[in-house]
Amino acid sequence: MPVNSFDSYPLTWKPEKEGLKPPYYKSLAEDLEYKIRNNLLKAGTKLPPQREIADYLDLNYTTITRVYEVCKKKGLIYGTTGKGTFVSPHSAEDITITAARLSDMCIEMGAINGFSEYSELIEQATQDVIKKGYLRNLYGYSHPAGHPHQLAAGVRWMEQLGAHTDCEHTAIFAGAQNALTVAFLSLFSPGDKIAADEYTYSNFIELARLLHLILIPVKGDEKGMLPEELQKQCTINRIKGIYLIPTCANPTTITIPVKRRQELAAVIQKNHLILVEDDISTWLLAADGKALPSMFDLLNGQSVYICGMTKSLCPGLRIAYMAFGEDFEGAIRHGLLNVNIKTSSFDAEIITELILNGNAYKIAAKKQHWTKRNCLLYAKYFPDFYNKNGNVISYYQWLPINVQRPFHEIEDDLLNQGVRVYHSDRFAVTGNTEQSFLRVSLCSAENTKKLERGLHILKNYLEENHCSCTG
Amino acid sequence: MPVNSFDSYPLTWKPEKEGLKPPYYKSLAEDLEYKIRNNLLKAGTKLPPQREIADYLDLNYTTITRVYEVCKKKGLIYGTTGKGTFVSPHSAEDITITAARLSDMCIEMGAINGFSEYSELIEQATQDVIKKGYLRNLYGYSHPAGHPHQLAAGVRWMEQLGAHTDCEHTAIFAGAQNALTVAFLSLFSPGDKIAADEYTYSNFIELARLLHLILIPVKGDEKGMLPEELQKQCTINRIKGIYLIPTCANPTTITIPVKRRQELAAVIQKNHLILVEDDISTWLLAADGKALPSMFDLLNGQSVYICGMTKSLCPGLRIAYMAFGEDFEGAIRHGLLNVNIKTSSFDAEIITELILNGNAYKIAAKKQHWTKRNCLLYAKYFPDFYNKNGNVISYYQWLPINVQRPFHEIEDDLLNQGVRVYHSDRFAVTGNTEQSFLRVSLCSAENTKKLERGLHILKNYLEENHCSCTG
DNA sequence: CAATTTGTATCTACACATTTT
DNA sequence: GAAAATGTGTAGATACAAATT
Repeated sequence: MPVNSFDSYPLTWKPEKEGLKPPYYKSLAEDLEYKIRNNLLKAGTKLPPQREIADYLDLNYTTITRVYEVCKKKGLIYGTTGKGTFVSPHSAEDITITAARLSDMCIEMGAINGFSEYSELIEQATQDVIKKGYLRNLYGYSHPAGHPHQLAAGVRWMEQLGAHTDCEHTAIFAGAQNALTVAFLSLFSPGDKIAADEYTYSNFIELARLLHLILIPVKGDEKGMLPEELQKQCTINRIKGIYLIPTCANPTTITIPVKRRQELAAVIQKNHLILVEDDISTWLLAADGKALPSMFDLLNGQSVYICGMTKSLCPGLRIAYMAFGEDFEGAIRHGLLNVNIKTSSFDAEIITELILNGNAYKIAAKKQHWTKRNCLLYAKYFPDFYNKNGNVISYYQWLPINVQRPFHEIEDDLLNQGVRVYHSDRFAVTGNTEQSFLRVSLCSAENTKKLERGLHILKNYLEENHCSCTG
Repeated sequence: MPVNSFDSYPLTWKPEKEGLKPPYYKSLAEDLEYKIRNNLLKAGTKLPPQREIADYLDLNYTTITRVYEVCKKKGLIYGTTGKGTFVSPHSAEDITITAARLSDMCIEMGAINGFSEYSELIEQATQDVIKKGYLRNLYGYSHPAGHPHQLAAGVRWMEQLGAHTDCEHTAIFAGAQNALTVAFLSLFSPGDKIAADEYTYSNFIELARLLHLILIPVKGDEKGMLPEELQKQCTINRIKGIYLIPTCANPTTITIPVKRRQELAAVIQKNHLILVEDDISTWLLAADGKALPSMFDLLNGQSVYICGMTKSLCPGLRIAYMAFGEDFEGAIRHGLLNVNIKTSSFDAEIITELILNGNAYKIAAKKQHWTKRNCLLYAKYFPDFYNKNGNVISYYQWLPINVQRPFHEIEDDLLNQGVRVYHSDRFAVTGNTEQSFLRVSLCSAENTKKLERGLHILKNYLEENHCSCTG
């Protein structure tokens, strides 16, 4: 019999004593999972300390440790020594960003579709590939990571983005997400801890959860992740890897300057972390000669660099290049075989053709032009926030807002007004509610007029609801 | 101080007492992993009982349990209550079967390339797809699991193979391996136990290892897995899922008859297992009207059915269909998004065209014809073993041999003679050395002459080395 | 800045089931 | 068919580290 009565005690999670049957840790974990998934325990809720639950249930408190451990591995909760244990954000919902169809009335400013219209140049490249009659040579099981000439084109493309490698250390994947999956599956194990920005790419958050990797958020400033914060987390957390988007981070649009990159690289090397560098935006700067050196170059092999082609060229052609350090070659090739057997030769060949005949650069330049135009449009509506910390030229913007309501409400409100945008909570690794943002995609509305109307609606909504921040 | 001296004791694994520093379980696990990976502990070796190691090191024996547990999750060892703990097969090597290039002199009878030459019909379909000018509609982010008309074609194709579903419960993947990855990643968690045949598809064994799933081998007879054995493993092992290739299993060529399928389905249902059914061969029987009902149909939704198109049509077009039960729809779609974002529309569209214009059936018929021809050739050389238990018409055969030498030696011997075949040890889930086999692929030699020469070399080698079994 | 709160890592204890002898 | 060998699953004990008061 426990000494105290907890009947009136305000335990946020109060498992029922009656229905409890051994194995205790398992039935408790199931109860906790059920309550979180059904939103009976909301995101951010502080759970009772392990010792209190144990007291209440008259169990050893490490048994509760075990309960929390199970749920932690499922990404449902997270704990900090000294602070307590909390329900993870998004644990009751799927934050994967996908292209759910919108009604025709609604303006897409949520997903980053990258001006996805099918270009004449791509159609032409497809024709050329077929005309060459060369495809039959590509249609076997050989060269699972890409044919030599395809890899050479990739190496050339990555070079202009500030990542230098060779064909032996390059592989082709079916898109950046696919490359991310193989990288994290091959280089890490379930339960491993990965450092990441406090706000990061939401599909990566979901992927980490799927692979049972534990994300450790690291604080940053307007120049990106703070090296001393990363070092701090390393000393207390036995971190194995780190995920970064150094150029125009998604969603914050922060580009890490050269000096900060070097400092971060030093910390990464010192702690033997494996960096996975995700690059979807450098190409937007490359045409103006503004590409910064990649972290991959700075790290000399202790990293994996992923360069997706879907945003710069065409989302339908699912191709991404990966450059990897010597030490990871075996693991990556093995992972590629296990996840894909091989990458589709057809898509790879079309992209190769586009790079070799120079049209890839033309398409990129065109998209860059549209992006600049749309950024100016954004600046007209939100002059206080454009180019505050982030990138001058970007597919999306990161707009601070003043609201404390649940994130779905705001998204839904705006959806009803006719625009789709995404709230910062989707991108939060852990509960972080000091400041809310909206990610505003500038590359997905069907045309400029629609985009302008969308921005107008957005501005009005924020003003009417007193949600605007002051610059 | 331990009481006994173990200096002369024959412990197969004897961690050094000196270098040992806490945390013990971790440094011990590292030592064990190192020795297994560097072949200092060979596959099949029986490790000392947990209690003995603990005695020797003067530690509590459950600490050793923990050591074994860590290595077990990595697939390095496996244990059976009462029997002991053993080093897994292939733990020191990668058994992933890939298309490593052979010298031109060597005849390929190892990999299953499926008569991979690029067919005119496929080239024509590609042209047609482009001519329709319809591609631009497919090149966005929408319909990540496949466009409705593509799914409809898949549903139609699976129907003739005995798997009935609809578009809402179908998804398109970049090949069967990709589909397997998503299925196991989405439906299971690291540490989960999956039942499988004692000999099964080696790339699946590797995938399971990558995903930290534990394979439980289940005994079978000439009609496939034994239902009572499956039931037995379920009662002692808390098994979560099961992987089966009911039609012409790879590598054993066993096709499970209808009655056995029903019995297995009953056991699967009773124990709430999730079945992942891999079908690469039914199409070879479908043309003759000999397709059996799929396990998917028998299980009414408690399963996932994967049908790869690479073997039947073209390996370069990386497409597989997956049909799934109602309960798994959410998890599978989520997994697809996380691993691939979406499947390449181009490949899917070409396959769709081939199914709709009927040429897929023509190609399949042609490959079936070649397969029958090559099986007869095999029967000429190995009459005692053809159609013993296995399938009459199959891309590969399963040839019993009489040797006790390490599997690499035999493969290398034959490679030196000019043929590549794979030894049964590659396909063994656990150490099982009662009877050895060779998997002889009949669909990968460049032409019939080469295949015949290969069979000739193989027969001679086996006879000269007295390795032939008697029928 | 010392005491307290709280989570984490590691090792120990024990009941139990299966296999072998 | 009982006893011994052996692995598995669950729960408890203890030392420790970070955050808070």
